[in-house]
Amino acid sequence: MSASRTFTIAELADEFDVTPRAIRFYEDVGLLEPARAGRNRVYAQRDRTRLKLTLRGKRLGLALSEILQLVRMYDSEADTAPQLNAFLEVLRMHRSQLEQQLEDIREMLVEIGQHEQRCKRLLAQHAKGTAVR
Amino acid sequence: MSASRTFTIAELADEFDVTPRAIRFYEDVGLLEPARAGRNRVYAQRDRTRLKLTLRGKRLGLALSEILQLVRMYDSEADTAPQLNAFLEVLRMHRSQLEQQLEDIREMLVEIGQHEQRCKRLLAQHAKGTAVR
DNA sequence: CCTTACATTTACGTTTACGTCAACGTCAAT
DNA sequence: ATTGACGTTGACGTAAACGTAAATGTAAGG
Repeated sequence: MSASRTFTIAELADEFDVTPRAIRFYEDVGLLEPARAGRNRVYAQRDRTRLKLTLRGKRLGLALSEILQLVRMYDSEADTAPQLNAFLEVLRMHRSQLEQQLEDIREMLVEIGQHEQRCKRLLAQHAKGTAVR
Repeated sequence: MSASRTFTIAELADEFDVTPRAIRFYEDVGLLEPARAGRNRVYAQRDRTRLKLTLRGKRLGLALSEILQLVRMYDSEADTAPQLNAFLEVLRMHRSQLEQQLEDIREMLVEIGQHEQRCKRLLAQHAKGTAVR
C-alpha cells in the first residue's frame, strides 16, 4: 500500500531540469492537473508521467498543443467504432511522422560520420607535421 | 556541360511545400544566398541543398540558428587542430542528441503500437456485437 | 495598352513557450 | 520577531518563425 508518492514543483523541476515556470505553463495549457494542498501544487505519479511525455514530445519537435492532443487521446475512453477508427488514423499519421524523423536522423548520422572521418584525417596530418618538427 | 540548373523561388516553394515568405526568411537569417537576376532571386543546386538541409533540421526540432551553425561548420575549412577538435566536439554533441531522439522515437513507436492493439481489440468486439445483431 | 501572374521590399501582426519581475503568503529556523 | 527558502498569482516582456497587407516592379499574353 505505497501511498503513491507525491512531488513538489521544485522536485519535478530538478528531476527533469525544467523551471517551475515551465511546469506551471504546462498546467495552463492543460498538460498537467496537479492537486492542491491549500494553494500549493501537489503532483502525483500521473503528473510526473505526463511531464515526461511532454518533454519527450518537445525533444521531437512537437508543439505543446500537439502533445496535449496526444495525451488526451491516450486517456480518452473512445468506444464507438467511428471514434476508434479516427483514433487509428491519428496513430497512423503519427507513426509515419516518426518514421520520417527516423529517416532524417539516419541521414544526419551518416553525414556526421563523414565529417568526423574528415576531421580525423586532417588531425592525423597535423600530428605528422608536428612529429616531423 | 549541364549549366547546373537554377530555380525560381516559386519552384522551390512548390517542391518543398513551403511558402516563398519562408524561403526569403531563411535567406534573411543567412541560410540561403541566392544570386540575383536584376531584382529576382536565382537559386542554384547549392541553395536547393541548403533548403533541404534546413527543412530536415526543422523536422527534427532544430532552431534555424542551430541549423545555420551546422551548415556553416560543414562548409568551413577548419584546418587548425583546435578548430578541428572543437568541430569534433560539436559533432559528438549532435550525435548524442540524435541518439536521444532515436530513443524517444522508439518509445513512442512502442506506445503507438500498444494503442493500436487496444483499438483493434475494441473494434473486434464491436464487430462481434454488430454481427450478433 | 491593359490585365494577369509572379516577383520584390517594407513593415507591422501573430503565435508559441516560456522569462522575468512584482507583490504576496507561509512555514521553519534563528 | 525576523529572516530566508519556497510557494503562489498576475502581468508584462521577448525571441523565433513566419503570416499578411501594402505598395511597387516587370515580363508575357490578349
